[in-house]
Amino acid sequence: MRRYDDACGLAHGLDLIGERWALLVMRELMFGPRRFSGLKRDLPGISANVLTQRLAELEARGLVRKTRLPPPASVQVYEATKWGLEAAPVLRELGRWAARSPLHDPTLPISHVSVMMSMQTMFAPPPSEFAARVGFRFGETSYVADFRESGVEVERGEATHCDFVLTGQPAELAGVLYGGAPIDAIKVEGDLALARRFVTLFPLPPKVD
Amino acid sequence: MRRYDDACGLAHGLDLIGERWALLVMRELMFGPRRFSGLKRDLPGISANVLTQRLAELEARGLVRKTRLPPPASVQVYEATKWGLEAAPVLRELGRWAARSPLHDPTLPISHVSVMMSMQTMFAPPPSEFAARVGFRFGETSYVADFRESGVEVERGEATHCDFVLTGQPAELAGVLYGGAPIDAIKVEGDLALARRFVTLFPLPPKVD
DNA sequence: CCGTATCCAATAAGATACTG
DNA sequence: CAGTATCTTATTGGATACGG
Repeated sequence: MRRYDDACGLAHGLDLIGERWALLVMRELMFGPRRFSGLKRDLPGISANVLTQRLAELEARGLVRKTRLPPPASVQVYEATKWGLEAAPVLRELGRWAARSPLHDPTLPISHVSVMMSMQTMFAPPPSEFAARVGFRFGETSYVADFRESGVEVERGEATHCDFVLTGQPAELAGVLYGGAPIDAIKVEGDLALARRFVTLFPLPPKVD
Repeated sequence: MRRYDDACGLAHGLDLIGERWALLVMRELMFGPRRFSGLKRDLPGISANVLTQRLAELEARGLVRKTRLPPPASVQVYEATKWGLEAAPVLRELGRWAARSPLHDPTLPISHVSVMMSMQTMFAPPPSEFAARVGFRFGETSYVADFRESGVEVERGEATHCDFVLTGQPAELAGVLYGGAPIDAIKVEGDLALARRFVTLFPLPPKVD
């Protein structure tokens, strides 16, 4: 294993999660445990052996735990530890910073975790009151998120008791939030007026150059 | 060049500054332009060819600019662009997060930039009033920093008009601030009482486990 | 001395096939 | 499904040599 010979906290951080894929694996674990195959599917281009190795390293460093879901599922999953979850601000700052890049290509594939996390990062509560409980359905996987002045809380789970529910592909939702696509690119159930307001609350920072 | 096939902002951020050494190069540029040899010296273990390549890539991506210092110096230096400097919060969040790691080894070498940046990251203004202009002298290189309730501003430059000036090796200062070493491990000129209070304002977060 | 360029050996990553 | 094993390719690091 290759390490930096540097006492700087930043350098140590890179020793822990600086290898290729590591931060993206952590991203995928941010909203709860995931299976190996799901991780592989949502990390386009990673190979099984590299994913295995990254998970083992992250586990050895105390960032990830390999556990078994309670019955009746009883499948093996990987989940972030408490400390692993505390890396979320790092991921968000990096994402926020990169949003200014003129080289960013929004046509590449994007996972549901990425979209959920981007909303946590980019949500700008308006001067006037705004609060909403929003459901998201991406095929098999659903999330519920609370958007408040104080920030955004996201949970994986059924989209119940929501002000409105958005259904579509992650890329379609991203297109509506960040790409100026009309809201009818996705399916909206519930309070349509609130949903229309909602999708305007994710301003992108000005691009560099 | 190896890239992630992922529209996520975080993944794009890693495409920009995720390669080995890139973030540490940016760290070294955070307080002003640096020469090639200085960078090489303060990045222990980097080889000249890798440093050349990283600098060229960062320049191509708009994070670094290769310029010449005004006469009489007239030497070639590398400096972070405005956008490059905006990556500072990413570096600080990663450093702050890694500070909880039980695997951190403070006996490794540490650069003066690292110590200055760690102070920006870890400074915790006390409930009671505190403000100080502090000079730092590390051999050839000096810094001046303003510690305020609102945060810490750091500049490279002569240590003049300071409440006190600290002189020593970066590792010695780090030992005093974070390692519980007595303040007389470093040289203090000026308001000693204020300096004694100052060195208590850098609490480390609790370690994991 | 400063910075690049070149060569070589050691690692890490990627592709693919395969097993319990 | 959840990985291993194997092979190939790319990147890194170290040494050294070269040009301004």
